[in-house]
Amino acid sequence: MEVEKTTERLYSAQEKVKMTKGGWTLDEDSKLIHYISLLGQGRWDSLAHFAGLKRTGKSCRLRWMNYLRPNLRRGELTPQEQLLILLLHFRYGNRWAKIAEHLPGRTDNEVKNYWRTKVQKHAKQLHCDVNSLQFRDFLHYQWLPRLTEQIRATSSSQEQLMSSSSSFTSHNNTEVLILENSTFLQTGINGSTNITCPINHTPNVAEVTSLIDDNIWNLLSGNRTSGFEDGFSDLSSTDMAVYSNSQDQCHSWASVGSEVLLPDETLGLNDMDLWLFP
DNA sequence: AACTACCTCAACCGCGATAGC
DNA sequence: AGCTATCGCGGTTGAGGTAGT
Repeated sequence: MEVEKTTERLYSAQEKVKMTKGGWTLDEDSKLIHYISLLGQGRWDSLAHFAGLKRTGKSCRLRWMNYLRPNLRRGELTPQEQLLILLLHFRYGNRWAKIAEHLPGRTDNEVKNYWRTKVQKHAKQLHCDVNSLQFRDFLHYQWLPRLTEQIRATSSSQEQLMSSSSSFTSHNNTEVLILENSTFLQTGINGSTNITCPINHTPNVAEVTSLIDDNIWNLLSGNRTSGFEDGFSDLSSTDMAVYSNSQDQCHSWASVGSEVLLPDETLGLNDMDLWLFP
């Protein structure tokens, strides 16, 4: 409908019938990349036309967004990313694009596919609904601990590397749980938006360690630990981890008290995303 | 080796939201 | 205000790959 409508001016009826569908060829990809570099993104129907592609604008946009655009991360989702998807799904539901915003380099399609092929599959095997209490139990007692154990294992091995490079300073023996390290990086602080940590590199703060405890369950249950809402006004942005665009390092971070929230406006995250544990 | 079942993920479709005239 | 074009999202499909028999 929409396709017929929007391509009406650019293509004749005969041409419309000849619109290509299915997988993209290398030639089509290179044409699309070339014309996007010339004309920029947007106006996808026109772009497809000028590029001489027998594709709908919609198809071009999808190919670019999900496959061709720069800084896309490919390959299996890391345990951190998986954990984050599970947690964010409790907050956002099936709003895949919203969830994907917290996973730089990942597309909504990838998040959606992960949910359908992995999470829903598990629920199905357990003969329960993915939103049921039974499945939440499964997440809490089996899936999430398994993921966090993987994260912890990765973190400890990476920590050893970090300690030799002395680019990171730990404070007060406090452990950090960062459920979305990449968002942290992208968002930055003090209004910085040009932080460009390599997309395939796990950020240092996230490398510290990960813990999971009953607070996760509170989150899954929709509850908040009362103390969580207190105290974070004590924190200024300078208390936060500061990333250097050039050095890809965490220069400093500080803990305030035993249980602290990092402010949304600083990190671009909601309070459920970050905790410090004593 | 051949067949089947299952899995993954890129791509498509429909629809609602938004922009621009 | 109403219409049209475009964009973006979520649901779904199906081709290709892989594991099991």
